[in-house]
Amino acid sequence: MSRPTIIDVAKRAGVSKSLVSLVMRGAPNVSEEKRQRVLGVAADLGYRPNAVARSLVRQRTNLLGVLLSDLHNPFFAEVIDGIQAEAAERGYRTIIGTGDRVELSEARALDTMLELRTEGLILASPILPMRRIAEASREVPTVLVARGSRSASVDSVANDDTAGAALAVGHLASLGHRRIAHIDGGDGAGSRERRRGYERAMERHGLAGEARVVAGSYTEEGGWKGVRALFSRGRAPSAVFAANDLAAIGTLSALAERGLSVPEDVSVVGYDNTALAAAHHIHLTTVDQPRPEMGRTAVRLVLERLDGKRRAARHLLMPPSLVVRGTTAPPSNAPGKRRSR
Amino acid sequence: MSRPTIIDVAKRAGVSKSLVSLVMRGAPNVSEEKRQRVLGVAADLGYRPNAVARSLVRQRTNLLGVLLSDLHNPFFAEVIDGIQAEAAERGYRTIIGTGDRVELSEARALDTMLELRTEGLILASPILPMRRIAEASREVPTVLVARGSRSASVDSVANDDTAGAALAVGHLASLGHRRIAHIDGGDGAGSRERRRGYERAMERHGLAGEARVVAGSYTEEGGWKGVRALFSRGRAPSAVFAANDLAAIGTLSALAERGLSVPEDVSVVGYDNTALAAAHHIHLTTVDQPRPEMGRTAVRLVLERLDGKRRAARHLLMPPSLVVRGTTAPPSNAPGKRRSR
DNA sequence: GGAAGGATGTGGAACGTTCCACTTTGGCCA
DNA sequence: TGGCCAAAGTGGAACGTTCCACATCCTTCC
Repeated sequence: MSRPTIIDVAKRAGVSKSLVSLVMRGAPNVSEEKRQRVLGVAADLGYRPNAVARSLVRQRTNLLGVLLSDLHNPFFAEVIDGIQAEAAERGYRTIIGTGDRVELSEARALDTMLELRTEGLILASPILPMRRIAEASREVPTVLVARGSRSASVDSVANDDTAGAALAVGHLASLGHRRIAHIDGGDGAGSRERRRGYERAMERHGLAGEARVVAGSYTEEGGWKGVRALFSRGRAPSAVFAANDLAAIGTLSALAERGLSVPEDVSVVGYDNTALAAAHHIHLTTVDQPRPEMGRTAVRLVLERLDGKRRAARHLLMPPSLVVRGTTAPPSNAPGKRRSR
Repeated sequence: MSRPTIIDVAKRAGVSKSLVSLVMRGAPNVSEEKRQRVLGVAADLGYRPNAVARSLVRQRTNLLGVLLSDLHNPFFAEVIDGIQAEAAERGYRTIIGTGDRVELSEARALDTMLELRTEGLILASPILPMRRIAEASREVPTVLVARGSRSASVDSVANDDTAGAALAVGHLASLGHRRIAHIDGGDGAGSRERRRGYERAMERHGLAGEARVVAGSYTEEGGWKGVRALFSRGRAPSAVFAANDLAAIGTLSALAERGLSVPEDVSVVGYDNTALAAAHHIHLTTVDQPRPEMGRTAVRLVLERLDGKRRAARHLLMPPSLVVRGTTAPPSNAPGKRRSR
């Protein structure tokens, strides 16, 4: 009644279990006749190799664990595309776990992966404390995606938020904007770097005097409140760089409520290039992160350590790129002219 | 250099491996003194139970496999929330695999789960042919989510698309609309049922003569083209029921391009209640599926079979609900009056 | 005082593979 | 003919657990 094993196949085919093992793994030096016989019996019996037993004896699972902080965030889907593609090419299988933004369940998921003896771990912006992550990295090569790290034992690959912010500011400045404001991302990941990148880019463009940052968050509401703060006092900006796409959408809503049209009255730039940003209806100019490439890179980092090629930690920053869509245009008072510093 | 085993712990603590095993599993009838000693040594050594070995001897893994056709579709994230919650409550762990809409990689992911000896399988609208799914179901209890099935061996839980469509039509009819058109979902999952539900609801409301279906798809473009077909010939509808949210957003774009405002000139209803629909900027009236509940139900169906409580297949249909937002209003010519049949 | 029995602890078999060392077979060449 | 070697196939140990049957010790009770 229970699943057939390699021994059942061997008995039925009249050969040794070793030979069945060889056939199942496609080894050479097996006569064509026996190969066919074994394969036939295996199919008849519905035999399926037991990865559990195999992993135990081989002392390796060929499994990479991917821990996602949040399945709801479409950002990670594309990272995983890259992870899976690269892993498949290198002969590894992937399993995904998630903690849904709850530290306890994230820890549980991590334990599951570790107990299943995944050979490497890719953590996509986990909320777990660094201490736990460092602990895991002692058991198995671990890389952090989209969460910075200075750890000596945990690699990381993130997008260069500073450069991305500079891209946004550069685009707006070259359209002729001077009063470019920033609605920041609060304590969200990368938020500090984006703000810093904004400030430095403003300086580089000779617009330090025009720089203005208001508090926000990585949510629609954050963008919405940011607009309220920006337009209720002081001189209104002609362009807004929001901390991410969600905040940018909140910005769009708030601007519409105030009767300001985009991009005629105000230009808006987001960050992340989510599907939301790409929707026709929104058509948001935004900064894109090379997500699949980040995923591929994460796998490469894990495998470098697995192959024993490296011991020192690496912290990679991928270059973001600008995606120009319909929410940016020259300011109404200064059409299209480029203003360099 | 390699990972410590139960035997290393036993030696160091001066007890038998059996006792270590008992301690690790929190068994009673272990003296407090030895328990502490074993726990201490285990912590010192960084011992972590090997789920691979445990699974092999226990002949069970306590693992449920979830196969996702498409990580990019946020629909599934909430289904998984429900799956994970229910699984955790029942003492099961979950691993997620995905095929990213490619049959071959979906098959690979399925094989991985089966070889890892997951005890049950939840397939979220897989693209795999039914034959392969039925095969899998012979090895392990299998349930299909958001994909219908009449199979005798595979359970399924889906949303009642017919009822959902009726909800949409009922809402529009009660607002006073008569010329309610439907942009359908082509060959997408559930599309036929939604169309059928639309047609029957129109009949029930005495609007059979006004019913009009145009070909579309589950994409923005599908909705966009649908509007072109609807408004280029024949009498223009006062309300559109799009096959899903994406198509509804395409509909909104196309209507805006034609200078028609929503909901003043035309009402629009979508299906799925995605995050996109909820975004302030879009604020789409739509039909919601009880996603987390679908996930929980899927787990229950798997466990029923696992516990040997059931052999016959069950095919469940969950009731959808209407989410009224800003894209629907009474038609301009017939304000608010309810027209029953 | 001794039997009964509960509490605590132990050794070995088993789970389903892989891998290593070994055997058998047969072909080829001097 | 005999010796060698490659090709094909085999048996058993090992992987790290759990579980079962059993052993030992201590308390309790008649």
